[in-house]
Amino acid sequence: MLDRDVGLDIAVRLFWERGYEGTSTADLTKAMGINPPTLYSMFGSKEELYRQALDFSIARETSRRLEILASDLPVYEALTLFLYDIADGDTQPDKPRGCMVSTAVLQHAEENASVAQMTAALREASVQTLKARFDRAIEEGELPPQTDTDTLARFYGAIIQGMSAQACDGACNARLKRLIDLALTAWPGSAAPRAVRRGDT
Amino acid sequence: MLDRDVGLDIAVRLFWERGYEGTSTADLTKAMGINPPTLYSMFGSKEELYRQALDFSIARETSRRLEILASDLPVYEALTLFLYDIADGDTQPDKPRGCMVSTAVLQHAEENASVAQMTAALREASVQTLKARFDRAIEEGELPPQTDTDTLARFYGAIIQGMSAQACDGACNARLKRLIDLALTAWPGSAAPRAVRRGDT
DNA sequence: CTCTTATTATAGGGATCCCTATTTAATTTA
DNA sequence: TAAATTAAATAGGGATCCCTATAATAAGAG
Repeated sequence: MLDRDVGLDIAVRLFWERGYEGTSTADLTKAMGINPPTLYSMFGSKEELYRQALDFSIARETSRRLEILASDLPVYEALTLFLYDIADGDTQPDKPRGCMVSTAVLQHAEENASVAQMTAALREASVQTLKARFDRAIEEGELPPQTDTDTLARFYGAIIQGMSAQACDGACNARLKRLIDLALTAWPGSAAPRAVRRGDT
Repeated sequence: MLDRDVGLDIAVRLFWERGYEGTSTADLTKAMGINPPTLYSMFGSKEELYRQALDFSIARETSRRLEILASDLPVYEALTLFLYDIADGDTQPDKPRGCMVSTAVLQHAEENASVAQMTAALREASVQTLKARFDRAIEEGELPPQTDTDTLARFYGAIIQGMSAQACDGACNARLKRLIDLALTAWPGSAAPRAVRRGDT
């Protein structure tokens, strides 16, 4: 009998690589080495399996970066490490490129609207997590009280989404980190770059 | 007989909204009011039609913003207007949300790899267009000679991709422009924000 | 060993996928 | 008007979609 976590691990890999619409139940059963009825008895439906695969993947991929945010590091350094960790996640050697959630199901057939709603909610939750850390920074005096933490969170959210897209298109880890370094110069109060130099980091 | 441009306009709308894998040839023929053989005689195949729809849409949506880049405006202001125009394109009232190209076919079934390669190439071309404008800015003395224009272009490319994703998730025009304003503070030599204030723009 | 209970595999239902061979209708040419 | 040409519609082929009813097998209980 197939172990549930092993099955989810395989589902994560396929959905991550091919997306929800690009992955068929035949792909899934074949990769898991099971027959359709087993898949449906274990996971309910394709959509239910996707939901469980997302949860499974998020629990595994985001724990470190959430600890970084929750730590007592200065907010700027926490953000830096947070983004670097995401860049690493986007370019893991033996895993699909990009992020399973950041750029998933943006376009979709009408019948998959509920799936799209699901990934959109996960992205919004991610933005809110960032915003909460920035709000904490205000409370702790690290950011001016009137800081627009919502825009700040959505800005770095956009960077995260852009990194995922570019990783899917083949960008390497170093390229993503150069992108992060530039994005960090938009941090309030940080020294604006007099110049963005190439190659000499 | 169906006018070719009318057909392409309908195809653009469907592919833009639902993506390549989320749009069926039955959707297309039904929306165009034609029968399958007519579609195939006019456009060749689903993939060929997608290619033509991309070209058709790009020609229509990007002409203004390319003129802005080609103009003799200072590079910073050209970039600002360029990004604003994209934000407008991401949130047009009677069109699908986001950009048809920026976040298209990032995940896909194996059999659609050639389609993904197609959109990836369009995104790369878009980055190179931005980079070329920044290189021109170096030549004209608007940027320091050693500026890493590649990273700069990919950074604003990431912003463009993030805006498309967030527009798909429901972000309004004003929210995207707040995001742009923040991203522009990463421009070399620009005044770093002492604070990012909310609401008082 | 027999019977009950799980578990797995087979087979397939009904719909849809992309695409095309063939038929019907409309139009043009002689 | 008759023949030739063009356009459109029907019908369907072969594959795949998600999912499930049924049959076969294996394991446990009496």
